[in-house]
Amino acid sequence: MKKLMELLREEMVKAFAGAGYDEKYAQVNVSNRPDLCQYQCNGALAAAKAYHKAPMVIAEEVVPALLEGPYFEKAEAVRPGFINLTLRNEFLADYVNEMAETEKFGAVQTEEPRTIMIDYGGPNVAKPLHVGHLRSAVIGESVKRICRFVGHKVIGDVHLGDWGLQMGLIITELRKRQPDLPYFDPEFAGEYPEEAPFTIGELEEIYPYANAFSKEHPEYLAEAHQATYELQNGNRGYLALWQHIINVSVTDLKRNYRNLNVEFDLWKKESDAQKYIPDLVKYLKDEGYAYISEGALVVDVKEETDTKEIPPCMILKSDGATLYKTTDLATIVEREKLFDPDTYIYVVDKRQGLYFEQIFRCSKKCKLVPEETEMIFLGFGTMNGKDGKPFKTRDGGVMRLENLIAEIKGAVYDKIMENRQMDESEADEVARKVGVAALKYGDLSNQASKDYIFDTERFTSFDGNTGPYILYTIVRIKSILQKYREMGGDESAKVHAEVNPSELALLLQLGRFSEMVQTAYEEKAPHKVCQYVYELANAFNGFYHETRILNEEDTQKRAGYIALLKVVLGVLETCCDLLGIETPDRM
RNA sequence: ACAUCCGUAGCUCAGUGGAUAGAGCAAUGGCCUCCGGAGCCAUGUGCGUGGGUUCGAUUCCCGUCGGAUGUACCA
Repeated sequence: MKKLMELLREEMVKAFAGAGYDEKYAQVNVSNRPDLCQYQCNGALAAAKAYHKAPMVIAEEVVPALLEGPYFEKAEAVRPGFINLTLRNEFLADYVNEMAETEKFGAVQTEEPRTIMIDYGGPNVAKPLHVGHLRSAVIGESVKRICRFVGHKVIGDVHLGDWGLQMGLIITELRKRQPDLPYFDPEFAGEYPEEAPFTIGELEEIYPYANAFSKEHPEYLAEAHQATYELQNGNRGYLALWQHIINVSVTDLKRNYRNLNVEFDLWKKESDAQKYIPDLVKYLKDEGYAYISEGALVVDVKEETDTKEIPPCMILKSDGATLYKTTDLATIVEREKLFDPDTYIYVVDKRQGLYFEQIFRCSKKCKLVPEETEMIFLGFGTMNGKDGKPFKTRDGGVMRLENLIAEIKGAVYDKIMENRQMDESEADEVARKVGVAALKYGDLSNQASKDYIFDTERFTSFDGNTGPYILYTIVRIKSILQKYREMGGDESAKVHAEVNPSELALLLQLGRFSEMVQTAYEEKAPHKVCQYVYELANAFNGFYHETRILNEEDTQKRAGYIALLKVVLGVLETCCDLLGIETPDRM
């Protein structure tokens, strides 16, 4: 199914070509003057110079052909050369009916499905998720869904941080506390216990403690370095412990992400990439890409067009140790081997922009990925508090994600209970869904690259451009449809073409769905989905208040309204799904 | 110091080389109280600033002011 805009453009191309003008001027846009028209074409203005004609003359030459076609009720040339377009209601209604019968409501599917590797989430084992992890998870999840929706093969990888000093610190602290565990007995040759010697709660306490302690005690830190070294070189007991740490952590992380309706296809870890490093380093040296500079092994990634100094991409430190970059490059090697992606998307804090620029350049220059591979850095801004500074707890600490969710869920719960009676378990589940919707929508409705201000009160409001408002609209429609079903009304009707103004506005908004999906995909911009879904919800509520639906006495007309409601509901729910927002049946 | 990004209404945010720059919240006045309360109408202020390109600039370019961020052995 073609985009509505595409149909209009094709018609416009015919008209421009027919009048002897290049079709590149036949661009159609949604009108920026809805009081005058629904769609518009500014091509005559642009063509005027090339053809040495007054724009108005060109516009007038194009218009007649438009009126002959099946789409336009009105097409008029207006000074200084705009072409104002109004659609036939029949055409619009047919289009929406076709949407209703088409998979994904007619959203354009890609003709060249790509394999897209999207790297988001980025949690570390043994450390609780905090607000810094929120944006990556929320934005990444939505981008993943949007890419998948238009027909690409998308692999979401959590890329777990499970390597490095943090593990050594935990092992060291564990040994201090429980020296008798078999993991610390070099003589032990039997099977290690299946049960981990700690809970997630203990683990989360151990790491910060050990980290702080090591900063005060150099000998402890040295011990941790030694433990890290031994772990990475195959100490059997440490490896078993490390596996316990991962298992316990991942179980907890999955639970947390599940609460947020975030789901990863892959749970790859930094450690998985380690085995590629020796060959990678050898390759970079042998091929002459890497050289020694100031004792470190580096690859130059400067380019002629740079306006600033781009530091070389460091592969090995001067002491021979690997860096995070080494692991990231090795991860790319692994991904090429296992998945051969056409596109990489990294959903990461925008402050890492330079870092990833180096990674991307190095990957291309050293041919770790093919030249045509697309590498996208999707940097997001900081979540700030009401004071405009990075979000903190009341006492100035880093807020755990769990606590943030609990806070927002609590606020929503109170609002729900003001007016509804629900049993405790349903209310709890509804509050979770609505709360997460408030949180996610508050985040996603901003451009990802910008910082934004987190405001519980605003995000959880049932008024305005918020998640709860969207969900409320959905729930309202569900309720009406449910009532209609109980009345035993006709469910096979189609959307009618005789429409009142608010109904027309609703049809027009529905007709833009496919266009919106494409833009959101191309720009990797979930906020476009938010903007659209908000406008759609608004258009519906406008219609709802002007139109008696279930009380309509003309059963034909009523059945037509119901058909329209079903499409609106479907599109609203689809948009929520693209945002990773779950929709309750009641609230 | 250099570089990147940002600066739009009182607040939070959209938006575009083109017609009168939009929402929400907040404010004021009025209406509605109906299928699920979270609607409707009206009123008010804005593209940081100075140039340039263009038929046309809030949008592109340059300067300037302000803010955020980043600049090889952290990630």
